Amino acid sequence: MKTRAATTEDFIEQMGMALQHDGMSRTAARILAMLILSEEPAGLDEIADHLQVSKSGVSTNTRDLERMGVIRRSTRPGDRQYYFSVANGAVNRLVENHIARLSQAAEAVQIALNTIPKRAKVSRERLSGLSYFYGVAIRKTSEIFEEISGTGLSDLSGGSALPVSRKQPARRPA
Amino acid sequence: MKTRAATTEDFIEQMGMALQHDGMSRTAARILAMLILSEEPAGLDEIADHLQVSKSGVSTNTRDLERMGVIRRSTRPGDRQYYFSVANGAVNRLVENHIARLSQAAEAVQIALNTIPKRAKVSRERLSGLSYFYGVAIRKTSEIFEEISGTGLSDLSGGSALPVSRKQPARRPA
DNA sequence: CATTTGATTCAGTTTGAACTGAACAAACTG
DNA sequence: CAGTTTGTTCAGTTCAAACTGAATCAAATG
Repeated sequence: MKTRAATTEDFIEQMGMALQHDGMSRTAARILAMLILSEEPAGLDEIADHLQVSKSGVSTNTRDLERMGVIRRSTRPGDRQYYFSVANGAVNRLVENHIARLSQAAEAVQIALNTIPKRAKVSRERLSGLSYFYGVAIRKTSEIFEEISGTGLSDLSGGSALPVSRKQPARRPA
Repeated sequence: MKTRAATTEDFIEQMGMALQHDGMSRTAARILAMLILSEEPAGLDEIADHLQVSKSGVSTNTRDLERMGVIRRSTRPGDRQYYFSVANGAVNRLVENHIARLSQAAEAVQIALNTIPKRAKVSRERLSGLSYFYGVAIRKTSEIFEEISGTGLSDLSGGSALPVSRKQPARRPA
């Protein structure tokens, strides 16, 4: 068996796993990971090729990622392709999503507390505990948000939003 | 169409959705939610019955939940059933899992940073940003952990760990 | 307008997680 | 020991998410 150095592939796969918990499909997560490592915006074909997914798959997943606000789509004069790159504040968007999920759970707990009878002592106790927990979690998570927003490091877009050029702008293949 | 008051079913379903993001199957999540609302430990049959799942399903899912440390299994003299209830510090366990996931991602980022060439300026920039983010996230999440541990409210077990009695200890059905 | 190129949509398929039923095991009971 | 009760395991199935290929659309270009 042959040991192998860590590659960008590893990163893509591992982040693929990790980001799934943030409510995106595995390929979506891989696309995002790939774009994080990409020096320049990547085209649809390039992504499909590199990740071994069909173009249609990339199309749908980029649409979703764009809707989530974690990637952005750009064009270039004289080039009909779309290019994708990590969006400004992509991480903030993920944190926001996480807070939204926490809030949903918190609300469910609140409703339950308003619903179940007073006599259900232990259940109420637990729900109160949960309610408190979600309160803390939401607050602390918001603090994450603030802390990274302050530094500007949450902006993963890197470099200029409008890339200068990518080899020849619009070649025509043989 | 007939409007319907909020029920415990709603809570079970909603928490079922919410807790899936914490790495448990939907039924596992529902079982946990049901136990949160249960005044007394619930038996396997009772759970299967209430959630409309097969006994085998409940068996596997309770095993998983137990392994995760979020529920506990108890027995009673003169009764051959197992009873399940929310474990002490169940929430802490979930937070721990979350931290573990963050750490994994953080490590992947770190490795990537050590791997990609210096010349990859924008990628490195992004990875640094990510690294910083995960650092903050892990720290803040640990603070959640500490804050709820302090109050003892993270203990959802409620009431005595050894329940006193449940109707007649070991009846024999007709 | 016919062609080319690139992206999207959608119907159909694949895949894997998770659920089920049946068989089994273990613990007890008369 | 034969019979009951309860829980677990596992092979097989179900089901939904997600992926694919083909058709379609849109924009550009000669």
